[in-house]
Amino acid sequence: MRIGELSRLTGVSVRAIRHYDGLGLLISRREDNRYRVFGPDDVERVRLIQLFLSVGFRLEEIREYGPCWQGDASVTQTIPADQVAAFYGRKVAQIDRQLAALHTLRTQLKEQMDRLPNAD
Amino acid sequence: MRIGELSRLTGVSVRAIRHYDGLGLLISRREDNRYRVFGPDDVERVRLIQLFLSVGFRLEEIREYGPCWQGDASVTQTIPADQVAAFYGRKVAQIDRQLAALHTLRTQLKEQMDRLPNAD
DNA sequence: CTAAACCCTGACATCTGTGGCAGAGTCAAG
DNA sequence: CTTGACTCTGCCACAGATGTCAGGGTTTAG
Repeated sequence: MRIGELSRLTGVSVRAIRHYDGLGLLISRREDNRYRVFGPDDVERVRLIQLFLSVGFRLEEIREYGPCWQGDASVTQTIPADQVAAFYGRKVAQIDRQLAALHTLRTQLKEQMDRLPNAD
Repeated sequence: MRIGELSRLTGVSVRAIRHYDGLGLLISRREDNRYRVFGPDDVERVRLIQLFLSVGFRLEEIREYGPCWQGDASVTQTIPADQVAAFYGRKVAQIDRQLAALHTLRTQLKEQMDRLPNAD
């Protein structure tokens, strides 16, 4: 599919997708006319990027993780598997930190709510 | 305490703290010489701000929540309690969305890890 | 008194994600 | 062929968080 369709399918602007592509977060082939061509997997990838972004990751950080999803096999054959695993491990650890932070926040907010003069 | 000490205690730059103060996220009194004066509670507040930031909230969003922590009592007396509760409710809901997103991410990463050619 | 360390405001600089526009090629329908 | 919808690249703009620098007070130790 071309960039417009990917944009419609994901709800992400064409501009943003081009940006992701420019940073190497997507693996776009090109047609003869230089038009970007995306596969169905890219829909998932773009959604994943949005997910990452929504929880405070920066594109550069997401890119580190990029090699892992660039074709499941192609990369895991050129990069040592344990290194790929380490990629995942770091991201998961980072996510766990985020989760912990959010739990802390949630707890604190709840505590403060409970200390309210009970408006019922 | 003055801004420098608050900075040391929290690890947040003086510049950033001034920024938070300028946006109304902190409640600083002033000395006669215009120096900002912070209370011990502000250490906690600044840490909380960092927590919020680390999980993708923007200062402006944090500020909405500000009225809730600006002296626990002073505000809950001038603002209807249910309105304050609504503040908290929105933030908690927002945090829950973040949590859900993170869980999704974590799950997806784990799935992809498991699909790795097992490098042991 | 003086120097170092600290504080102030204000303005400009940087980085990141994104929007918008210009100028130009491509393609499909009439 | 023409028109409209799409695409391309490149550049400038903007918001948000923070750094940095300038120019100027304040405090404190010696």
